[in-house]
Amino acid sequence: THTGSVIASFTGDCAAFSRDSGSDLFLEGCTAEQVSSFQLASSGDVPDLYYSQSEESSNVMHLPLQTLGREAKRARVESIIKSMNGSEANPQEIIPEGTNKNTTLYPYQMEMFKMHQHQNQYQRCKQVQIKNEDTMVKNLYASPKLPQNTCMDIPHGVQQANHSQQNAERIKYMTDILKCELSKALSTSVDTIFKAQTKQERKKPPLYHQYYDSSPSYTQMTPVPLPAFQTEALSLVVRKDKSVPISQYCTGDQELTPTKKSSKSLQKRDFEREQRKITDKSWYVLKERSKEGLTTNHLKKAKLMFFYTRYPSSHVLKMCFSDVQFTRCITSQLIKWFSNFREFFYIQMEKFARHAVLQRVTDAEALTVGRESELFRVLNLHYNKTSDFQVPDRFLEVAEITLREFYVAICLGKDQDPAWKKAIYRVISKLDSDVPTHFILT
DNA sequence: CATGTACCTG
DNA sequence: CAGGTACATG
Repeated sequence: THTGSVIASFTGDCAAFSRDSGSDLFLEGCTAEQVSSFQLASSGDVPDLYYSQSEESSNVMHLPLQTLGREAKRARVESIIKSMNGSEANPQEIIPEGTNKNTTLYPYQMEMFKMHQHQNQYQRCKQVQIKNEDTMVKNLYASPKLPQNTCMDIPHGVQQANHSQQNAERIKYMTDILKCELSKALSTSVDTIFKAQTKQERKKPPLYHQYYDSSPSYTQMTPVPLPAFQTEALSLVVRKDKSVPISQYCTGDQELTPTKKSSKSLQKRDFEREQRKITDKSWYVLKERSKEGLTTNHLKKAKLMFFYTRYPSSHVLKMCFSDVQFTRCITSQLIKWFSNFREFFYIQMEKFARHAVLQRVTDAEALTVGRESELFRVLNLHYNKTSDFQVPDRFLEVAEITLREFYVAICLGKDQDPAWKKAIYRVISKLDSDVPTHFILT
């Protein structure tokens, strides 16, 4: 027998954590060797190796496969994004007049560029009368910079022939403007979300721990006063380029930056990152408010919500995703998402807790989860890949509590009980915060 | 029976 | 992350 089969016999009996504990019988037929080999398998240093992996699949054997898996995953995600955005997912290679060759423009810039192109074109033609004036469009775009109805540059003969072409171009121009305006308006609303969050972070004092009543081996955590406001992490405060108000760098992000890098390449890296964010944002914006089902942006939002609530109620889900038709399928998909989020969260917690045990960490108090910690980095990467969201302090507290719960349980040997996680889940499920109001759609 | 949760798998 | 399974709950 290998550990896989041992674990398999346990599954289903840890299901709902509201169920009473005391299922010693499930250890029947499980030898001490099996239990310990299970523990060894669980405590591997290799990321993503699930603890129920069978013995045959050693950690060493898994490394290359993992790498391949990540690459495949990455490729998959990229292709999905591409398919959602059409050609706009990739920066477009164009050569605008008066600029360097092979300048790479991203969708947002592309729109702007097209707009300028059209504006120039139409200002050159401002003397020619165009028949069948579209009064509605005229009213909508009664901006002084918009094309006038005359164009002296074009000879009379050509004028008639070019008429339909001009109209087509006008329509295209309007479409571009519309796109641009829509994009701007929506990005403003997205910015509002992040700004609102920032304000709330600023207003709210850190939450203190009033919930600890049944901690087995460590005392109530002392609330540590946090700095009033993490100005460094908030680009809203320090940012110079106002065109990218969404970005809020986390301190954890810095960890990813190699220490030895020329300032030039750093600048380039920052520039590229900003570009990526612009792309992300326009894509985020354009796909929002879709009524056809859950989009990638809904997933992104759900992940951010996880920072506040690990066990969202259906009601909360409905409030936050009211822009989609709530069929049974959609509901269960959302629930499934959060289930997957929790799974990842708890797996990480267990992994890091076991690691701490192996490192002979003396007591639970020594285990902390700061923004600079590896655990936070992993979590942030999963739920907030672009690091453009300021993770609430409360989430770090919850992570720390979870980590300590796992650590203590493992130290006390509770993990030999197949239902040992149930108690932890019960504790963590009580630590949900309210989702900030800006997540709720009206 | 419908819903929610955990676990496993691909 | 989604599909499937087992189980609990109302």
